Amino acid sequence: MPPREEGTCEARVVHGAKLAALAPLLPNAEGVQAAAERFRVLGDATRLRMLLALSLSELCVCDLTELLGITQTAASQHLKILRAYGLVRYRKEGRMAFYRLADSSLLGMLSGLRQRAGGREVANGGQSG
Amino acid sequence: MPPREEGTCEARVVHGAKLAALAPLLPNAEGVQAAAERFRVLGDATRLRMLLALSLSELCVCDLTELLGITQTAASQHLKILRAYGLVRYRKEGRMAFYRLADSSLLGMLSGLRQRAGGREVANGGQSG
DNA sequence: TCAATGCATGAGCACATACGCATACATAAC
DNA sequence: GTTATGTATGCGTATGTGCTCATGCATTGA
Repeated sequence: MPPREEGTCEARVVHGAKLAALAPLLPNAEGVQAAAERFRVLGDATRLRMLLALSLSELCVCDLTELLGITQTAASQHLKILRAYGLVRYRKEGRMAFYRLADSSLLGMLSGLRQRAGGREVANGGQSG
Repeated sequence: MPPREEGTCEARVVHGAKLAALAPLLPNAEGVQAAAERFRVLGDATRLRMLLALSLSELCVCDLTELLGITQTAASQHLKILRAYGLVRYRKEGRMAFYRLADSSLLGMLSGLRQRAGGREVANGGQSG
């Protein structure tokens, strides 16, 4: 009969051994934080649509602005975030900046998402033209 | 020489065809929104640590509270979100609620994350004790 | 019945964030 | 040089979010 720990939850006694075994199996805080931040970057619909578009083709900011129906400011700010997390790269050509995916590991996820989330009615198949 | 579209970005003319081809390949807004929301749920370090812990063992709220060093309220609120998105399930046993992963498709991602993000110094291997 | 315990929920607050506006910067055209 | 265009960046604001505190609910045990 172990003495109750100072806390209130009696389960600490019941599950104490399990917790002690689990704790060292969890990644350290920084690793989880980094992974969570990466997920959070993907957790915005506008950014996700940007990445989906860039998974299909290199595009300039103007293209993204029009394709996604957002303002140029919004596009530029989201691209800044995607750059900061190393998800996109860009090259400048004159006044224009052409962005493309930097992380090829995203390609699989994005193409899977395109298929699961549904590329509009493209599955239509054989049109007469 | 096509007439300039009403907008200001000349690239619309240059890349117009490309954009027209790309648009139908992108998932509809709802699909992307749903995917983004799912990413956003994973985009919180506390929730991600919860899922990592639950990927190793079924745990009650009290266990999670202690294991992650958070308050019971915080744990409960995060679990509510994870429930709402169908990521965890739970069973009640007396006063306690035992949570476990509901989405087995997360298991692969989480175990991969545990290894990449580093399960503390478990890789230590043979300790003398 | 009453108190204790485990969990859930609502209110309030501090902070983050996504957006629009204005503007700055860089390049191109004149 | 000036002007126009494509992009980037401060700033303010509205909204979202994660936390704490207080409280409610359900179950257990006396």
